[in-house]
Amino acid sequence: MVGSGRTNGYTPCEQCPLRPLPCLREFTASELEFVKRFKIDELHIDAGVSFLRQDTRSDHLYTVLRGWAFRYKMLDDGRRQILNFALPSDMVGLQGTVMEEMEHSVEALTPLTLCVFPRAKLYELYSQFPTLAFDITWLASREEQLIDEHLVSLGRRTALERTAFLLLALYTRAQELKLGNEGTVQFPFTQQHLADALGMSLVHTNKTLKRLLATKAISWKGRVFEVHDRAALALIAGDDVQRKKTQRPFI
Amino acid sequence: MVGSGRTNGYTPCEQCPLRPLPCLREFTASELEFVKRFKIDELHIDAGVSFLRQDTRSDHLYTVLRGWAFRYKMLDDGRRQILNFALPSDMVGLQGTVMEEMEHSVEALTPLTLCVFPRAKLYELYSQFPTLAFDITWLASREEQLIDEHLVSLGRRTALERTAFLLLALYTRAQELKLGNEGTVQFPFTQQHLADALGMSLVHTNKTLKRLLATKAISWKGRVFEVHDRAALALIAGDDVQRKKTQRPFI
DNA sequence: CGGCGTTTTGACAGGCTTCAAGGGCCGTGG
DNA sequence: CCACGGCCCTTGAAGCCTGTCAAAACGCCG
Repeated sequence: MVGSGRTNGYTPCEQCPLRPLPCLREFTASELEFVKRFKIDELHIDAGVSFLRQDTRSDHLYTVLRGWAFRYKMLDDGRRQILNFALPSDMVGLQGTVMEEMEHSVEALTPLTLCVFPRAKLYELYSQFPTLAFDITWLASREEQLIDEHLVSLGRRTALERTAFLLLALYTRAQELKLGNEGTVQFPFTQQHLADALGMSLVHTNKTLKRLLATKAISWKGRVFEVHDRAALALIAGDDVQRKKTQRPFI
Repeated sequence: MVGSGRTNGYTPCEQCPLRPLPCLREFTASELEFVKRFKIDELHIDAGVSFLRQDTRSDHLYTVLRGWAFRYKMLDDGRRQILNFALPSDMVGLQGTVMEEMEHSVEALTPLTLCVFPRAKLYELYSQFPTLAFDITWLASREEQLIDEHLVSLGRRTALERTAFLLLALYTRAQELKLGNEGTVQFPFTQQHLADALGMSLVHTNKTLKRLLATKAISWKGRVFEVHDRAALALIAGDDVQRKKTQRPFI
């Protein structure tokens, strides 16, 4: 019930569509050569499938090549909290590689393409490519930052603020990755997903969203999200996510 | 207004009081020798002082040797969210070393002793001691796990559940570190701290705490916290934190 | 056209915040 | 030795915010 992973079409690292992005650093030749060997497979996951699961051990480490996913935790009675969203270039499953067992699950939100790396070769990476090791630390640290911000939202921001904040953050990340056009991004999630991320009920999420739409700062029809007035949205969110640089600095 | 850092009494790494703890792995001789050189100072911070600050860049990386601290973020209008607590053996300031600027602040909750490591030598660590590099990744990943769990609390747990959960988690961590006696730990924070961690108002925190005390599962007088019925507390929390192993596995 | 998942809306109850004020403890200073 | 001030803990009351329940409208696909 987990995988559904067909392995069709394979993307060689030299032609990785992500590397040219300005928000990612460039590899040296030897790094590229190593990563190419490190990547042992490419997985295609259907939307709606959880490919990593709570209380399970994982032998692999993944990187999102195409599509959206989200990390989440479930309580026994069915309550769900979405921790954050994973977009192309994000790493998932590091925790399973580092700890005994996964403490959360990860589900594909759209058809998803993953690069697969074996846990077993991680030591080789750490010992031979300290710069790549540092990249992993950097990725983990940046993800923690996002979660910190999310935690502030759930703890201290009002429903309207936190909704604006999350939408703005997702929009910004999607734009950095060149998903969508100017002012417009395809958001693949439902209001239920949003509610589970925001820690609110579906009904209240819907009503909050309506208030937000009433400001004309954004629109969200079908699955297309559009920002009309970024400054206004940032004002409601109480903080603009824009300023943050995300390129990894030199160690 | 920041530091107040006197440098009295210095703890050589060979005599580090933390290393013998069963929840920490042992160093090899060469690792120990490197860490000893890596540690360039020891800082003593007064309770109530924020020694790392939001929007600031840090040249140092710290490890808590003695005392309690907490990571937090402030919003412009003064709302505060405590992200998590740092206890002995925890690392703080990695983010400032890895990213451009700190996105959060860290404040001493008690008189605090920190080991100081220079950001500048981090590359040396990564290139010469991959196992230590992996330790850093591991620490970052474990901290993320704690925050994930906290996020679930704020998003999906009731006031009573989340209060029980946080207290149980802090109690468990403190016990692992051999702070306090059987059943008893000295908690150095006020109800206001607890409220800011739980994302609730002070008044409601107080009333929730009262309900929790009424169950007789715990008591908390003065600054002394005591667990009388761990199973009952875990039941209210909805999840027992106990099972989780925290020793770093082999890479 | 019918069915199902998603979005919307309204009504109501209860949880949580805010405002306000009193009490306890402790260190300082008269 | 006692009075005072500051910090923290408690408690009550009022009202908003948010969750729950219920039902209808919408849109997409077979």
